[in-house]
Amino acid sequence: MNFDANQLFFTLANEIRLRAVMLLQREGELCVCELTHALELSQPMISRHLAVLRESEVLVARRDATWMHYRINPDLPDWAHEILQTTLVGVDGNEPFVSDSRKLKTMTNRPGSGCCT
Amino acid sequence: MNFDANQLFFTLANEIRLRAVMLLQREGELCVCELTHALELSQPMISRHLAVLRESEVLVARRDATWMHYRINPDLPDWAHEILQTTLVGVDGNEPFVSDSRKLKTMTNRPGSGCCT
DNA sequence: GGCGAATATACGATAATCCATATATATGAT
DNA sequence: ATCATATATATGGATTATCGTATATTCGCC
Repeated sequence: MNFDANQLFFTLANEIRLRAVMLLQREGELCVCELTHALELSQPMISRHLAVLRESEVLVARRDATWMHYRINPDLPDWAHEILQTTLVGVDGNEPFVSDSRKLKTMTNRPGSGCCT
Repeated sequence: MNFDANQLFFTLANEIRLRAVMLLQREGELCVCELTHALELSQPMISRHLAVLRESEVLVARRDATWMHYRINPDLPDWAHEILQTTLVGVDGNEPFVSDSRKLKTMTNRPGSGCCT
């Protein structure tokens, strides 16, 4: 695939996108409503940032009925996966990443266990 | 030190800054005139981007007479050093990083071997 | 087909970034 | 003190990113 470091860093240079990517790096796959809940941001805002991440090929999306599930693009080059993993180590214990994970865990009605709000 | 992933990614989100940082990660320490020569950009442009990198603490500067020598901040957290090294692997063989290294190597009058142009 | 839920996109305003050019500062030599 | 070299900063304008709000799309269900 065609993917360069410029793209990756541009994409991660936004706090919201970084938070979303870190959550996905930690959790594997999340739908838009989960990300919206965890980051406490408006749905259009989350969607637009996810679109940027999708267009730059950092994330890929999978449709399941009305839900869109996002995950880190598994076809990213190894060095990119490494950078994301190292970044996850780097933000460990820091805000707002800790709260984001906490809010996700306390979310009720997550898809897969019923429906999402 | 106080250094977070947002800072790092914001800083590296600019192609010129990324090229400068990659050259420094590879070479260890370079003066402004070497970076200006290698990246083929105006001196004020290089200086300003170096200032951004210095202010975000990605780089540190050392004065030697009239020359300013820049290098990766050795006090960066381990994860940040790792990211820079992994990025260097990621850009290996790619343009414009290859040309940047080549232009640096063919530069004459580098400080340390006389004076710099 | 019509409706509600989940998600995506469009639009206009604000703000931040980036660059070219001009100018300022700092240092060493004369 | 003056001058040349190396580097840093200031300014203004063009471009781009970001956000809130409104609207469009897509899907499952009745």
